[in-house]
Amino acid sequence: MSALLSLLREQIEHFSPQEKRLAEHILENPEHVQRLGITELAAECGTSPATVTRFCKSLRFKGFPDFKMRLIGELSRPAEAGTYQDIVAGRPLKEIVRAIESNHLSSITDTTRLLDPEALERAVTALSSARRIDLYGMGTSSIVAQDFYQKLIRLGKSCTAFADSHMQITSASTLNEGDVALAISYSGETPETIAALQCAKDAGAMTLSLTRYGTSPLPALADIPLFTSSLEEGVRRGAMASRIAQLHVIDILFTGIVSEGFEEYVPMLEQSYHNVRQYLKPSGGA
Amino acid sequence: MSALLSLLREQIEHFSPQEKRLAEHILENPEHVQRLGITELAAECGTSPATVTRFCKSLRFKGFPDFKMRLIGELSRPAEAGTYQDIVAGRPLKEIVRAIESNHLSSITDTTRLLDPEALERAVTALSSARRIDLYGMGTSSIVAQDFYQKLIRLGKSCTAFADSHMQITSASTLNEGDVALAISYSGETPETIAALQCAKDAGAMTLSLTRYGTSPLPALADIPLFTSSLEEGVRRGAMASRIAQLHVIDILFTGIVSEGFEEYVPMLEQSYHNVRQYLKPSGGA
DNA sequence: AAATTATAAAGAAAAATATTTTCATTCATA
DNA sequence: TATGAATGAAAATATTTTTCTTTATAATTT
Repeated sequence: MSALLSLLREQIEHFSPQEKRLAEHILENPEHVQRLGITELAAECGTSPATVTRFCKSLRFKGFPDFKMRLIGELSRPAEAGTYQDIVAGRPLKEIVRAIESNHLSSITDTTRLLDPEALERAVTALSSARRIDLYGMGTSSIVAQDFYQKLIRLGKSCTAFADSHMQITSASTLNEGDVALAISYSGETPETIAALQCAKDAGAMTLSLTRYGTSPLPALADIPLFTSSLEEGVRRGAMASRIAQLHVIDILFTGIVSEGFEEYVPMLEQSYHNVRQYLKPSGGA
Repeated sequence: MSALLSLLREQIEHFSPQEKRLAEHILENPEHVQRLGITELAAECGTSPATVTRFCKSLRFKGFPDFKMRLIGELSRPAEAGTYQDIVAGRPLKEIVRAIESNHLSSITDTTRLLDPEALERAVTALSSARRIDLYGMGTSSIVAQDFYQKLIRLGKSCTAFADSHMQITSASTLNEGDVALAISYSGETPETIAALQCAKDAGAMTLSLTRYGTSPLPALADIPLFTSSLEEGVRRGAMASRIAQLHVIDILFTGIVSEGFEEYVPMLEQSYHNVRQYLKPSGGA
């Protein structure tokens, strides 16, 4: 609770009736009050603007705008990354925003803490030197695979990220030593993804997994298992925190690869960015 | 550096001479500016109050007080958790991890600060009551559209997220009043995405955009523009921070929708989760 | 190249809005 | 009944926005 709000709460008994109503209203929903003018605030509290100015002055502010300025300042401190919060019915949107921010922040910090630097190092090296890279994932994890695919393609890497599990297996069967397969699954238990990684392993590829932290079939199978923090519950409801954690790890891998081959890769990235604009610019026809 | 100030620095070259002087003055001493009235600020910059309001409006604020409010909010945040860091050649992986963590955390907190609660509220309401939802995005933004698509489908929403721009237009042409179109583009300048949203608007649909903060064609077109924090540089190199910011907003929208129809939606989410396991379990054949 | 026509930028002043002050009234208390 | 704190209505003031006009710049035509 901010200094200003605590002050109001503390002093509330010393206020006159109308001032008390003001204080209560402000304490009840400060985020709302911060976007009100003096007339609106007065109306919402069933009092007059004059009373509001006097109220602000009695709190030793120069006037209402001065008070509002302080309120805005105190309310705009970021939510701290804490425990994961579940979303329940009919909450005001501002609470939802706060909860989701907190979840996503936690997701990133927790995942970072979990990362095994050595495994990460090996993963980057493997991916960097891979002749070919296969990415496997079903459902939402397929989205993450697609994202990594788009990145790797820009580096000129030979890479596939089929959403179709038959195609994944088909692709996996053609891998060889020197190739890398990365399987993504939050639970680590997705049968199709396990099958694809098993197939890749049998074909001789180096296998990587990205799952939630804990024991599950996928990391057991992988040569290099990587983990995100786990969040339970929310996943079933399609929460994004798991996706963000996965993308966070993917970005670290990608940046690691780019950093290793900086001279070669950065021009390629810039080039692909410019070419998309360049070649699609002149005429809109197709 | 706060989102607002970075925006000013970024866009300063696109401003008119007087606006440039304003931006420079604000960047030079924001703490001082936050306690000025519009007349004083204008005087200090040797310009007129009219120019100042126009300047604020062009930055998508409701007016000068709205701008000042945001400035105050951003300045009163405790020392930045992290400025965006660019990745350079051959750094130890440990440093890369730290830099990326910092980038992603900033991306989320900055984006949260930027969210306009009112726009968010309207967006959630529009999406909740939409008869049909179209999602547009090219390249990496297409990934974000896909993610939202996967979520909305689980709620039984009628929704499309074509990656092909011809299909996007085709779909957009068939929209009607009561339908919603959401266009995603980091730059806000992707021609195909603009075309699709324009088409949707002409067809009578309510239009939403999700772009980086600032002025660009897409939010100008949209009925409800939503923004993520902007990070410039990294984007060209395919950095993930912009994606994470977009997904963060998407998750807020989605959770807002679910929260509005909690009783109806949560069972659907649980059901779809279980059905995927159930129906794919017994025999592996296909 | 010169002249003309758009277009954009910017300020002055008017209009609209927001805030503060003044003043009159009410209500509780002595 | 007098006193004074609390309050609101309305006037005064301050602030912001809009409108209108001028000026400068770019684009187009002759």
